[in-house]
Amino acid sequence: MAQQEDLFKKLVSHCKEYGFVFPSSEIYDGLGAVYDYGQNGVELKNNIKKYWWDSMTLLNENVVGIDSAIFMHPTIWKASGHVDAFNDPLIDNKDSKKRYRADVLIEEQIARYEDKINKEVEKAAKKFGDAFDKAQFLSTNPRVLENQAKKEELHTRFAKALNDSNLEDLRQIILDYEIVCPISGTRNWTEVRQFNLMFATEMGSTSDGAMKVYLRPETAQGIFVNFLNVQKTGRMKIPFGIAQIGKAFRNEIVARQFIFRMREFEQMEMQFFVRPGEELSWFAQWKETRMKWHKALGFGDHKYRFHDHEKLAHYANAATDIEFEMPFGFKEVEGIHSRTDFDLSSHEKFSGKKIQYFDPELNSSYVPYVIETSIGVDRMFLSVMSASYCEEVLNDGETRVVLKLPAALAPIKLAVLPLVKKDGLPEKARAIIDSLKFDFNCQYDEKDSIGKRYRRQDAIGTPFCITIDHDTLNDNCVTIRYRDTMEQERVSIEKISGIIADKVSMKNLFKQMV
RNA sequence: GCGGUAAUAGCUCAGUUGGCAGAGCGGAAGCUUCCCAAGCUUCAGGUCGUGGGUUCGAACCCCAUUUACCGCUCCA
Repeated sequence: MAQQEDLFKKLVSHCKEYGFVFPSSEIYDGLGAVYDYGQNGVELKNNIKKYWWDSMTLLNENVVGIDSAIFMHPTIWKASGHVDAFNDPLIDNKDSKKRYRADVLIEEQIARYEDKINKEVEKAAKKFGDAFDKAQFLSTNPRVLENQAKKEELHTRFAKALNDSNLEDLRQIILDYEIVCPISGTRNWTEVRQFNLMFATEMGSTSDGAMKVYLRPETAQGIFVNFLNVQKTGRMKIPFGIAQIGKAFRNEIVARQFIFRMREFEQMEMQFFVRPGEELSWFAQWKETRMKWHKALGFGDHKYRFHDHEKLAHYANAATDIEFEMPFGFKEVEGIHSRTDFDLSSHEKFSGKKIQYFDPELNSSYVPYVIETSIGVDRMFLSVMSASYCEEVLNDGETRVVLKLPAALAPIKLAVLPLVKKDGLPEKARAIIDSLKFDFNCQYDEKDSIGKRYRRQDAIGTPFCITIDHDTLNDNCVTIRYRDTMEQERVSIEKISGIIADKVSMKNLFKQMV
C-alpha cells in the first residue's frame, strides 16, 4: 500500500515535470481541485477523446454526436432532480466533529417514535395474547398516543421546514426534539448549512433582469433536451444513441486525489434510446461493449472489474460501474445506467412538450427508455497514465522511466534524432520530419547523447524513435527504435510512414472490440 | 466544511541554537561523441506558498490565509 501511494506521488510529479498536468493558476498559489493539461497532456487527452468518439460514431451507424451548450435553461435542473438532490442541508456536531445531513437526523428521530410505538404494541400483544385488539390499543394507550402525537407534530414541522427550505427551522427542530449526535451523545450543534453542489452564475447584464443559471453538473441533459431535434432531423429510428463530450462542473465538498475528482471536469456520455421493456438486454450489451473498449488498450484484463449497484438511484432500474485499479485502489471510471424513461418523461412534464417516438413497427407512440454510458475523461486519463507508468531496471543496473502508452494514444508519435549534430545529419532529419509532419506528431532532438534522447522520449511515451546516422546519407535507411522493447530495426526512409501509420492507427484497438 | 500534517530551484529534498540560500537530478549554450541518462566548460532558475507580527536580525518563533496530503463527512 505504501508502495502504491509512493507510485501515485511519482505519477503526479511525472505529470508535472513532463508537461502532462499542472495545478491551475499555480503562480497565484493554485485553485483548489482545478488542474490544467500541459503540452503533452492535451495531446493524450485529445487522443483518448478521439478513441471514444470514433468508437461511438464510426463503429455504430445508429449513434450520432452533438455538442450542447454548458448553459441551459434553469428548469432543466429541476426536471433532472439536481436542484433538489444537490442541496443537502448539513449540520456538524461540535463535540464529535461529525457532520450529518440534518434531514436524515430528523427522519431517524421520526423512525425512533415509530419504534417506540411498535415496541408498546409488541409488549401488549404478548401480554394479552388472543384477546389483543390492536386498533383499540393504538387509539387508547397513553404512551402510544403520546409518541404518535410527537411523531405527527415532528413530521408536520419537518415537512414545512423542508418545503420552505428553512434551515433555521431545521436546526430548531433538532434542538426541540433533543436529537443527539450518535457518536458524542451531545446536542452541541452548529448551524445548518446548505452546500449547493451546482455552480451558479447570472445571465443578463442588468441586475434586476438577470436569471440565475447553472454551469451544467452533467452533460446528459443536453442530450435529453435535444432528443427530438436529433431524432427528427437525423431521421433516427429507435434504437439509436446520441454521444457527447463536454465539460461539467460540480462544487465538490471534498475534491481530492489529483485529477480523479475535480470541480471542472470532462465527460464522454452516450445516451442510447430503446423500446420500453428492451432496456435490460441493451444494458447488458452496452456493459459488454464498454468493457471491451477499455480492455482493448491492453493494460491487462485484471485491472478492470464491474461494480453492480445494489442501491439504485431514483431514476435507474439497473446500474453498474466499470472500475479500474488506480494506484489508490479500484475506482469508478465509467458508469453504465439504465435510466428508464425518467429523464424524457420529466422533461415532458416540466416543459409541457410531448417527447415521444412513433414506432412504425408497433404502430404506437411511447417515451423511449434510456441506457446511459458515462465516462470521465480525466479519470480515464489518470487510469491510462497510471497503467502506463513504468520504472524498469536495465541490464546495466540503470533505471529508466517509461510511459508505455498505447501507440494510438501517445502524444508524440515519433522522434527524429540525428546521431550527431553535424555532417548533414540534422538536415536529413529535418527533411524526414517535413515528410511526416502532416500525418504524425513528430519531435526533433539533437541535444545530448543518443541514449539520453531515447530516455527523454521514453518519459513522455513516444513509441518510435527514428535515428539518422552517416550510412543514412548513402543508403537512405534509418533505424527505428521501439520504446517498449528498446529493439532496433533498419528500414528505408520511404517505409517509415507506412510502418508507423499502421502501428498508431486506432483501427487496431477497434478490431479488438468486435 | 471539520481535525491533523506539510509547503525551500522544473523534480526529489537538506538547511545545526534565530545569524551569507544549498545539493543531487533535470534544463539551456558550447566542445566532444557512430545507438540507450558517458565526459568537459559555461549559464539560467528562489521575496524560502502568501500576508501580518515578534526580534538588532526570521526559511526557522507566533497569528491569519492559500494549496496539497491523511482521517472524517458528502457523492444525483
